Amino acid sequence: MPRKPNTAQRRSQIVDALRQVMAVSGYAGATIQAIAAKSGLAPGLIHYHFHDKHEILVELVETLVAYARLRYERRAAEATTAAERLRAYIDARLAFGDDAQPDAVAAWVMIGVEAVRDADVRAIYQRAVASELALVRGLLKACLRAAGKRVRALDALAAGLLAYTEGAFVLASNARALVPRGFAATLAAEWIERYIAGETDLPRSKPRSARRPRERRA
Amino acid sequence: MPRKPNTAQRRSQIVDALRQVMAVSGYAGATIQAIAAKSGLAPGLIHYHFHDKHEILVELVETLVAYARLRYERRAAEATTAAERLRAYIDARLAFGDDAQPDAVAAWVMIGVEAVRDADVRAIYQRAVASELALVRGLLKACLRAAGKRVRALDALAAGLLAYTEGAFVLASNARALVPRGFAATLAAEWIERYIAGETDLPRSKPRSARRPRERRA
Amino acid sequence: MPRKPNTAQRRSQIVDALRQVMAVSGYAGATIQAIAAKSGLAPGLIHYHFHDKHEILVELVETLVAYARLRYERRAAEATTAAERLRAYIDARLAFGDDAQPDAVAAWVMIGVEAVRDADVRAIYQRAVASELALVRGLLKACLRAAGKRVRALDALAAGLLAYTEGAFVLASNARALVPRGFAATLAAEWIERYIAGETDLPRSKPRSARRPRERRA
Amino acid sequence: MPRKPNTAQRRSQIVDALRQVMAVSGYAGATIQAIAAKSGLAPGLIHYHFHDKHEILVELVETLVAYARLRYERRAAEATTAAERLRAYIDARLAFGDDAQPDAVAAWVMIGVEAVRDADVRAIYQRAVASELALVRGLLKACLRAAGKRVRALDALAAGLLAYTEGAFVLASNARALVPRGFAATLAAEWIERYIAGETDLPRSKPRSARRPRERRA
DNA sequence: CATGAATGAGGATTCATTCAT
DNA sequence: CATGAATGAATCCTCATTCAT
Repeated sequence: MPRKPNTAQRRSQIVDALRQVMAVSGYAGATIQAIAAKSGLAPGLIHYHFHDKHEILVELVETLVAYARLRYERRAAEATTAAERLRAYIDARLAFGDDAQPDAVAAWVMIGVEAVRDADVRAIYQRAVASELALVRGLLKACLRAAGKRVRALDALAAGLLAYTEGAFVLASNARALVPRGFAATLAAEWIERYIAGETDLPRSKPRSARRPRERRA
Repeated sequence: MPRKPNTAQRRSQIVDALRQVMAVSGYAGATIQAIAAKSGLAPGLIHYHFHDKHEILVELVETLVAYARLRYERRAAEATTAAERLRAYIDARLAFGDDAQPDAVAAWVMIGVEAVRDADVRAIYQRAVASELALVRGLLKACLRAAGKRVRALDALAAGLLAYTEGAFVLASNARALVPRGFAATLAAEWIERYIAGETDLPRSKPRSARRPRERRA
Repeated sequence: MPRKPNTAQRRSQIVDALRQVMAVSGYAGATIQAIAAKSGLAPGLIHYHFHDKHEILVELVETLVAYARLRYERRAAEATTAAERLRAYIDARLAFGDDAQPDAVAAWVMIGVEAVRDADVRAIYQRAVASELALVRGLLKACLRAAGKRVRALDALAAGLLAYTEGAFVLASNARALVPRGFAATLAAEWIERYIAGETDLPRSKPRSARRPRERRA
Repeated sequence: MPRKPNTAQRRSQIVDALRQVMAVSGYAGATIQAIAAKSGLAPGLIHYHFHDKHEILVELVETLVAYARLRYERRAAEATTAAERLRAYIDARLAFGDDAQPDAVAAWVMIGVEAVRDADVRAIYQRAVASELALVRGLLKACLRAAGKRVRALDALAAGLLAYTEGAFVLASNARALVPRGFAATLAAEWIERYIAGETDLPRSKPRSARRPRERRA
């Protein structure tokens, strides 16, 4: 009577534990002992399901990236205009909701630092950044067009929103008490809105009505 | 024949080495051996000048905070209007210049993470954030007034600029190749400008002349 | 519905796997996992059929000893003179043939080393050496008599042939490329032949016809 | 008052300890703890003077190779004929003397096995074997010429002598009680002598006097 | 002050062995 | 019998810190 493999559950159990421990202690502080204790498993078992600590980290990074994407997509599915989709993105990243993993933000900050040292993590991290930039760029472009504005400096704008997001994570991790609660999403939305308002109008006579038909679901 | 004490020089030598090593390896990777090698000193000497590794970190954090302030003050000294002073701040934080310490940004990111784990570092970090928030708040308030705008949501705005700055550091450390070179300062200035432009005008009839006398050096 | 016991088959399957793994990785490197992988069995099953790893080693040693004997006996069965029987022994040990287990030589070398550490292995190893020495001694004695030579220094001669054999195994494991291919058997035969030729003649007038009747199968 | 480095002494101390421990326990059994205990040093100190265990092994192999060479050269310095030089070699390798390191033989056997697994060790081992083969080849060639014999099968002969030597080490490690004490050197010398005697004479009329002038020191 | 060796606690990893299924 | 998960002791290695010189 062969035993049923439970590796998938165990792996996610361990990855979850790493996320929680890392959020508090960083990667270096996330000892196998600590991960084992948090997950309620024996230390040796960690290495049965993962070759080494690094492999857990890589899986955590992938998990967080996938989950962030999922959060956006769930919200974007309900959006119909470019502005709503951008707002969905901002909320997915910066607003708290029922689907928030409290540790995920802190863990992501730690991962950003670990990316400096670890080539594998850096690769995933940069892939995530690149994909995020492309997504934001598209969202912004659609908003600008919908607003009848010229499309300029998209790359910088996307980078800026990403920087803002990452920085908001850092402050949330380190200085939560010092910043207004929940400021990030609201301010980001206003920032973008006013930035777009400040852009040059397209020469079109009826920009809004003309552009609206172009809107599509992402 | 008593030697001339060289403690101060040695300490800054060691702190410099920690900054450089941390920028690449993080705090956990900044071993005493690595610091010794980078500073050209013997390992034992590190502990002669600092009680422990943690103390070097604390001094590094203080050094970086002080240096960041210095950079701002040097630039602000040449500014005459509120807008110039804000721009001086943005440039001090986000633009590259002759006084840039390339490692400082990366080291600061690492410190932000270390603050999560280390109470002493967290205290300095939060003090630095608080002081930064107060500074930015004042700069923004002056700008809003100078622009004849109502002063609202200052805390959120200051927090947003700080978040943006911290996040720009993170991207500079981890994803430099993916973002437009030097985007951060320019975009920040435009963002603030347009944000202020979008704020409600004050009911005052002559806002500019009326408010100018209130401008002071920070 | 009782299954047919397959213990014997499983055990030899496992012993075979140990032989193959040991030939490459030594005993310390022959982990249960590796043996399991090589034999295509589950790790847990290894310990069902053997109490512990050591027991597998002991059975491997016995298997190799028995197989080496078998190889000799198959060849000796066709020999009619003392010289032929000695040659059969040399070929069984040192020449390659259809019945060669390529790993067996390497595994035997590993076992020789393990014998230093492990009393059980040492016991079997020494029993094997003793039995080998006795066999070789007998073969050499017969050859000397058949050649009409005085029988002297038999123990040393047997030990020398054994040393040569063991050493040839070592070189075959570690330095195959550096020695002439297949040198060992030929040279051993010549060595013994000339050594015997160099021994003092017996005073007997008709040594060969006189001694032949004494020849027997070993 | 800077401290005087003692790394050289410590390293040889540690290498000595490894040799002694390996002679009994093999490389896998030579734990850092065991080496530390044997050398009287703290475990951590082992890693201060050597990067890892493997590095100690490499240095041990080099040390043994160098020492074996030294033993031969000391003896060869007193030899004047080819036969004496060959005998010097055989004695250096196979006879016990005042300069014998009892553990060295056993350690060398262990190393031969470790060479199978470890590429670095294998490289040194094979270099040692190659150098040994070249040396023996030269010695044998000189002997054959001095004896007025045709020079044939030198490579096989050298390989055979080396195999014999290695095998004698194995038996000395594992089955000392079963073989005649000190048989190896004497038998090797006789073996070579009779082998050479059995070779075909050169067609020269006065082989011995003609060839002697060619003898040189090695 | 300076040097570099020394210590030992702590962490990742391996692996024989056990055990639930 | 068979499977593969689980355990925990053992091992290598790192590194902050101490200390003799």
